[in-house]
Formats: sequence, C-alpha cells, structure tokens
Amino acid sequence: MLKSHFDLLSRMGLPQTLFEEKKVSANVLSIDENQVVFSPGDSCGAFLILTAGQLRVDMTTRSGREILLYRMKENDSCVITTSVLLNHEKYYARAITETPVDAIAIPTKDFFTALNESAEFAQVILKNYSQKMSTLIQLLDKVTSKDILFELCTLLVQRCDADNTVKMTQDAIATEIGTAREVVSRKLSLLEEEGILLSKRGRVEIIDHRRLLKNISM
Amino acid sequence: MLKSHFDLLSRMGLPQTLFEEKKVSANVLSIDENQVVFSPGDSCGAFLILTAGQLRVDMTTRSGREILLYRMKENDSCVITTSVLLNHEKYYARAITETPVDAIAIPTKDFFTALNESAEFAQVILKNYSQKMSTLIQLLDKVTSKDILFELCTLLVQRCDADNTVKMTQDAIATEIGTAREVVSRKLSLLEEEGILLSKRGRVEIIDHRRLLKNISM
DNA sequence: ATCGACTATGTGACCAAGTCACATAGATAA
DNA sequence: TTATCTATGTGACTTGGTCACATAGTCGAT
Repeated sequence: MLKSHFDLLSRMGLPQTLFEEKKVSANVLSIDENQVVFSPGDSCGAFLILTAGQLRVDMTTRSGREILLYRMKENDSCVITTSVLLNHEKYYARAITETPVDAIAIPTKDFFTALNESAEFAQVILKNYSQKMSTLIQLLDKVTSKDILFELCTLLVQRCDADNTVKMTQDAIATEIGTAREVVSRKLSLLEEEGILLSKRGRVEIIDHRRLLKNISM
Repeated sequence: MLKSHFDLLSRMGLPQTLFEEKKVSANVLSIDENQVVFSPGDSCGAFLILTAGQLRVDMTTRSGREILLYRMKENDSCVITTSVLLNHEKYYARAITETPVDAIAIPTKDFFTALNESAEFAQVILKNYSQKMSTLIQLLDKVTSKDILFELCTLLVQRCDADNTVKMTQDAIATEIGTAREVVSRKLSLLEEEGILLSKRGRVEIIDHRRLLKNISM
C-alpha cells in the first residue's frame, strides 16, 4: 500500500491505526480497460473503493434492455457492492472498467469491522449512498420520460466536446438514455435533415447548438 | 417520549445516554391518514423514523406521470430524508400517509450528532438505505419493462386478499406499475373477456388464479 | 490492394403502449 | 333525487420499440 492509499482511506474515515492493529486489511488492485469487475450472480467478497480511473455499472432489465445505472470515479465507493454486502445478496448488476482502474479492496469481514469501529467511515459511505440515490431517482425520471428527443438532445449537449462533437456510437447513446438503437438512428436522421447536426460513424457533430437547445428548454 | 420509543431508538443504535446528556432530542408526531408529510421543494428540518402506520413516497416525473418510489412501514427511517439531509438539498419527492402514522423526528443538528457518536446508528441507516436501493433498482426494472400485462398480473397476484379480490382503483394500479390508467382499463377488459377476472369499481375479483399466473411465468 | 469479418448504421413493416378527448356510470352528500 | 364527485370505458391518434434485413465503414491478414 502506498501512502496515497492510506491518505485516501483516512479521508474516508478509516484511521490508519485500524490497519496497524491488523484489524483491517486492504488490497490494491489494478484492472485493465474494458474488464468486467463483477457480473450478475457473482457473490461479493470485498468492499471496493476506486483510487483511479472510471467504471460503469449497468444492468440488463427483464425486458432485455441494458441501462446505465451510474458511473464510479476516483474516491467513489461502490454502492451496489455495499448494498450486496449489507443484504447478503448476490450482485444483480454488472461493472465494467471504462479506463484502466486502480482500486482498493477491503475484505468483507474487515469491512464490517471498519463499519463498527468508525462512525466516520459509515458516514462517508452513507454520503456516497445518498448521492447515488439522487442519481438513481433522476434515472427513473429519465427512463419514464417518453420524450426521447428531449433525452437525446440533452445528452448531445452534455457530451459534446471542444470540437462540437459527441464521440459515441448510436448504440452507446441508446443505452445511456434508455431506448433502442433504431430509435436513436431515426431521431438523429431527423435532426440531420433539419441541419442541426451531422451523424457519422461513431460520432455526432453538432452544427447548430441553438436549435439543439430549443428541444430541451420546452 | 414513551419507553417503547426509547427501545426503538436504542434498537436503531441510538444509546439512551445520548438523550440523557441532551446531546440529542427527538419529538414524537402523530399524523392523520392521507396527509402530506413532505412535498417537492420543501426543505428538511428533521430525520424521520416511523413507529406505527404506513406511508408512501412517490414522485411526479418530468413527463407528468406519478410513480410510487417505495413504502415506509414501522421502524423504517426515511431514505429520501436522509439523502436530502446529507446532500443539503430540497425534497424532490412527496410522502403521503396511507394510514394514521406515528413518527419520531430528530432535528437535523441532532441527527448529525447521533451519526458522529454512534457507528451503530449509521449502520442501521446504511442498512435501510441498501434495502431501498434494491427496491429502487427493481422499480427501474419494472418501469422499463414494456410488458404491461406481466406487471399487471404480478400486481394482481401479489395484492389479492383472502376473498381473491384486489381492492384498488385502476388509477392506483396504474401508478403502482408505472403506466396510464387507460392502459390498465384495457388490459383488465381483455382479462375479463377471457374469464380470468371481474373488473368492478374500486376492485378486481380474481376468478381463475391459474390462468392469471400463466401470464407471469413466461 | 483486396478480401473477409466485424461493427455501426439505415429502414420498412408491424405492434404495443401512451395520450387526448369525451362519454358513461357508480357513489355520495345536501 | 339531484348535483357532484370519482371511477371507468373507448375511439382515434402518436410515439416508441421490435424484428428482420440491407448497407456501409473499419481493420487486420494475406
């Protein structure tokens, strides 16, 4: 373990003494890009904290549609893992690294020890939870919205880079806004006909930002 | 405060000493049926724990549809309240009592004191959170399911009482499974034509349980 | 360079669900 | 019993989702 890891852990409310007294242990992991960290049905052996990189947590619904639940970044702990640990369940979602990822894993037993000994640790996790709760409720809002054009334009505005380009495939866009690829294809065609954007393989170039925003404001 | 309240609070990890030392105070509330406990936009002044009765927490989505997020029963703490407190947000959902309700309210400041002083309290809340997280993710599954017939039959099976009757209006059913009332009306008509049930004002009488279940198993 | 193989995109036909507008019917209180 | 709610039924239409299949970039191997 590096000093930076200890720093992170103590920022998370885990006093270094817990490690020194060997009450709690932690392993450092490095994971490549595009690796599955956990899948539905897996049982859970450790609590996870990301120290670098980014991963996505998604789920395949009963109806076969894949939806993005949330992303984890540096310093996030994994709420699904927490939930699974506390309820003694199996994972019901999937996590995939989007970049190379560094993480700290605290074995289940030590996780519970840490929870018992440090009110601060519990609070940090709780805070993390409450943020994801907001995210999930927003997601509910998103997927129940029938206005796909609104969701699509919102995503395009949020994700467009300095070149006015959104570098995503239609499939990725569809997953993110909770619809089917074909629908994204058709909506993009419409917007392209109107001269608002250009739809290319693997990217969308925004031409008329102002008119794109019009679809969002009302 | 009654002894039973202290018992509940100590089961929740709040040692009685915290109250005796006046570090934490709590008020007992009684609320009638069908009262709004909080609405979107309200700010939050206290942490809530239900001691008796039941309430529903729902939300109006952007698209104007009302969806049931979860129910709270005896001994539950309110995760939306926790989330709102921890993130210093305003309420984004609504809570309505479904029966007369007794609750304990711990003022914000004291809630944070309790969190800091009792790892156990934090853990109880965390556990509560993780259960609601599962509920919410199941809800996501439900609302993204395009198979309304499946959802409807599932609800009818789950909610039918000893008289083989589901005492709900079509509107209530629609809210619960995340669809429109008209859709429920039409699906019920179909099932009635098939002789599986009888649809009456304010209730649905199940006639053929076996064939109802057939719509669920596949 | 070109030939697969893979991945991304386009599209017609169809179906399921949601919306809107309005009609009708049961419940309830004055 | 009449007026007023609330609950339900229904036709017409729009939108979104699904399926099947066509087409078009991309990339590596030869």
